Amino acid sequence: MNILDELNPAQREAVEAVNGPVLILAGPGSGKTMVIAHRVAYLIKVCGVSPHRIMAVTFTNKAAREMEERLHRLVSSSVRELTLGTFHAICARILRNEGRAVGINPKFVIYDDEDQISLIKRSLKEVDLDPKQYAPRAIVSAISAAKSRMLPPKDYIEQGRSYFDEIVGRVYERYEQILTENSGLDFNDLLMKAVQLFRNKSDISSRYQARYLHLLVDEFQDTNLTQYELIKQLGGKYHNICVVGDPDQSIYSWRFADLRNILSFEKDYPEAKLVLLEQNYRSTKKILDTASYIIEANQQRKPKELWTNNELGELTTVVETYTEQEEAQFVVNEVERLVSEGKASLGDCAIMYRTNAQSRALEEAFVRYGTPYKLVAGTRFYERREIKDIIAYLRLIQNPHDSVSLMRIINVPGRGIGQQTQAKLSSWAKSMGVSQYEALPVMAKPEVKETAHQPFFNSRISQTLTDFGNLMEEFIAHSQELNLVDLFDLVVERSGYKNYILGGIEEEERWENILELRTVVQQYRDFKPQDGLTDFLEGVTLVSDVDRLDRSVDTVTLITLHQAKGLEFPVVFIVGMEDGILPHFKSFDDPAQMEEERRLCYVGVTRAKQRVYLVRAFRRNLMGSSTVSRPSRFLNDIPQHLIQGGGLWSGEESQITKAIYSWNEAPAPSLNNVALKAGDHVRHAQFGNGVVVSCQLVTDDSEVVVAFIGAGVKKLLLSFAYLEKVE
DNA sequence: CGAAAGGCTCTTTTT
DNA sequence: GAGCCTTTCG
Repeated sequence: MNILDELNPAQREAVEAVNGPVLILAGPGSGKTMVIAHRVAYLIKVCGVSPHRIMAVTFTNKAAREMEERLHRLVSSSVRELTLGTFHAICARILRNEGRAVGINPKFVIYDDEDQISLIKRSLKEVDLDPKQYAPRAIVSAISAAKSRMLPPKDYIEQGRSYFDEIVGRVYERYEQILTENSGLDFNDLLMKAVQLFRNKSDISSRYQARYLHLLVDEFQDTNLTQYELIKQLGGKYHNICVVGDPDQSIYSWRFADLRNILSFEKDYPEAKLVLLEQNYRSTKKILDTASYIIEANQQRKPKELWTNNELGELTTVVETYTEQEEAQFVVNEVERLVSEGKASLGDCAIMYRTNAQSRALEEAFVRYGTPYKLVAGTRFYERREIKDIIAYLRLIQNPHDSVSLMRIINVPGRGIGQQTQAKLSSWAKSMGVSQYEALPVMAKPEVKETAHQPFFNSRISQTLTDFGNLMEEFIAHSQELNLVDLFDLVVERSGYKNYILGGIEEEERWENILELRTVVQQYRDFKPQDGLTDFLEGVTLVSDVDRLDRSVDTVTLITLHQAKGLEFPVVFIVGMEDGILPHFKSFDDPAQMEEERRLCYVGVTRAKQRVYLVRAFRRNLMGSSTVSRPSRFLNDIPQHLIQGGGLWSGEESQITKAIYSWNEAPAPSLNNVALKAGDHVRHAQFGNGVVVSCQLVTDDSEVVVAFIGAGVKKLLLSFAYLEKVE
């Protein structure tokens, strides 16, 4: 088979331009992943480049895996030698191998953002600031921003202009100290330290530059400055850098992805070849049209001409429902309808939303109707308490200096080591200049043992701490010779965690989670004991939820718009098409962010091959209270000829919206004259007679639930339902 | 020390 | 509505 056979001219150009830098701007569904795969295959098979000398960076681990599979089919020879993965995974590997040269403990732990938050809280307290006054999240974000620009605390403080900067500077400084003491790296560090390594160690840098003859970067629009810097360094010798991206699909600026990288690329490599992939192979004409109208309303963008030879297809369906429950119900019904009419299978359908919280109502509806679904995130698997607890044990075994993990599990399950004791342990450790683990009685350095800690702990506490220390020592000793599965079982059993879960609340579900983690562990059974642990921990920290998505099972997919990037589905529902949700209200006051919200919507629509539904609810529960909202302004940018209405949608602002807003502007005096209570008999023009089930005051209105004879149970707004009381 | 209850705040997206 | 923190009581 010829590698170039199935490519169109532009794609072929992108594959064949192997010498020098290449910038590929690729629209949605234009086959960019295929182009990357074919380019790698071409390099190996036609140009005779050793896979060992190629690095391909993907956005998720899943994308990396798929790439590997594709390549396996294209080039039968081994692709194992390829460097293939996310920036974070690749950097972690580099740092494990080379970090020693810049003082990085090769057994470093990687702290995820939850760990990061707790570290920031600790840092705040340690520099005498109140975590309540200074939101840890905001500080994490400021520090991440600094790290994305590779600013160490010292420079950050020097450049600080505001009071907040100064606060952040102080915390940042302490935070870095704690990281060092713990041999811990956060996500940003993985990238930043790798760049610093190459900057400071020219021998290592030239070794890597000499090795990587070809570099490829997917989703280039979502890289940050550090990542770009890394690519420039690695490609410093050969300049064979191929980046692929789509500015219209840039949706990670909040993670400090910087679109300017695309401009910088053109500037840094003026000789770069530009290839445009504009033919869409995924969507129908009407879907592509709808998407184009949405994205074209953005001001800050270069126009591009997307086209497709696909059929015209169906109109985009816009639907309006009353509540989020009805929204969910509509989605389930519609899915069932499509399936029963043979127009789609369950696996063809994806429901996309802006915020994770929206999945709840959807899930409930799917459960109620018994329609199989899979949720991509929700509470993320690796963020579940029991999972993080067990992982903390394993982390501590690998790196006893990791005080975040230590503090997490020292009293889980309860061992009688409470806050007081932990605080004492921590301050004692600090005064002795050792890690908390070393400060445990059994671990104390011989010269300070016994005497030094005696004043602090009574004999009972001291014994408890010793027991815990001995337990960990036992684990560490076993970790030298046991395979990971046996070590895992030992930890779960001997730590008392198993008994702690069995007998606790939600025992079944939590135990199942442990067992699911165990199946992950099994993949590392045949590794050498130490390597298994290291690789497992790294994998576990750097996986994303999308990585765990299994498309082979025929169920509906519930997924956030962000996670949906790079995927495609025959049928796509986007729910929560409301101002405040999409676009999210947090973005309202920033035009740049509003454009990103629009891109997010665009990404969602362009995932679809056959059908798109845009659904909104009039009333929705947000943080406990009921809120009314207007249709997403993005809906206004889709011309009528591409839309068909469903539900209550009538084209522009719907009947409901009009009624409510006109009422809000001029409150109807009659409202308060209608006093309804549960048990009252009422009549409705359309639904007929019924009985009031409940009556509840909501923002500016009364919400009445009525059981109608024949029409069933309805939730109505008193202000426009015009219920008539029947005696 | 720890379980339970009450009160508080803040809600986006994730490698 | 939930998660986090504090308070209270055994």
